[in-house]
Amino acid sequence: MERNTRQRAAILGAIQRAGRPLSPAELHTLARDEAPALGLATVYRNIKMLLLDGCIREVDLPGEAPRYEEAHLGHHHHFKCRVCDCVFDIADCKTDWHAFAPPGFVVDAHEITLFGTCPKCSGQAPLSSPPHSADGHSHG
Amino acid sequence: MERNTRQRAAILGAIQRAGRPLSPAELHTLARDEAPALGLATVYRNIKMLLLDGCIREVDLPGEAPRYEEAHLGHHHHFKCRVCDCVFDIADCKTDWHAFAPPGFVVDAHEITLFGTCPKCSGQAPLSSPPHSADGHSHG
DNA sequence: ATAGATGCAAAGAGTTTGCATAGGT
DNA sequence: ACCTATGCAAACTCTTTGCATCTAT
Repeated sequence: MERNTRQRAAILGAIQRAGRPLSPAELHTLARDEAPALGLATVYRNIKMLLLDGCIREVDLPGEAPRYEEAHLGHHHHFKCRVCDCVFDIADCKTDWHAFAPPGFVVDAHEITLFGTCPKCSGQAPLSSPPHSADGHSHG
Repeated sequence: MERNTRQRAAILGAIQRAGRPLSPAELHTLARDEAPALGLATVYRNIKMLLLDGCIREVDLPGEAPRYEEAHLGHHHHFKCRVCDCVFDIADCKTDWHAFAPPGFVVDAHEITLFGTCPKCSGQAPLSSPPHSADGHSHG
């Protein structure tokens, strides 16, 4: 990762502006605003480089393809809305997982994902856009 | 799912005998002991049928392809040992996830995976038979 | 000018589907 | 005998790789 190309800037910029984990396809779509001819292979290659470089981190939710978000966000977990499919960051937990695991198991990390309905989709927050536009819409 | 075929019995039997979540490929290999000509497509088709029928459940660990285990095991979570890649069942938790999520978010399910080292691999416990066998290597 | 980065297309890996036929009922 | 379920192979989707060209340094 030695050159600062238009494509790389577009990809990293998209991740930084999104405020939520993005899939390679979403990244491709979003980054094309700044780099129209951007190829999907370039997105994948840059994801790998940015991961190695520590700029971004992979977000693995159970049963879902990997998404990517800024690395500097610190430890946190995710909430996936079943209606709009958007993934939201939620705070780290304070649970003592060492105690939760059976005796003899040494816990060095944990992954937690909550599933449910986000405020927007449960009608508790002002709905400006239809709930079912899926992965594509922004949640500010 | 109306007929009790040799292939289906082999697939379901493999899941029941395994005592751990199996991938489609593992299932294919194991079920071939009873049904030698078994095709991979049949494994996938039966996985779907058995899921619909409620006989098996899908186990999704972050960053891993889906595995399948018996459905009657009840709600629990998983511990993945980084040394031997074993996946162990661990008890359900009592955490109040509704309180953990931000206001307005309705939580209907949660997934938890712990990562670390199992007793066997950390050499702390004289485990003659682990709670569950592993993924990569056979324990018997 | 150099060599890393890109775009395209083809190749892989995993999963699904179409179709003729075997086999459970 | 009927019709679901199967085996094979092709199709599909997602991701990676090869190669000629472009471009940041």
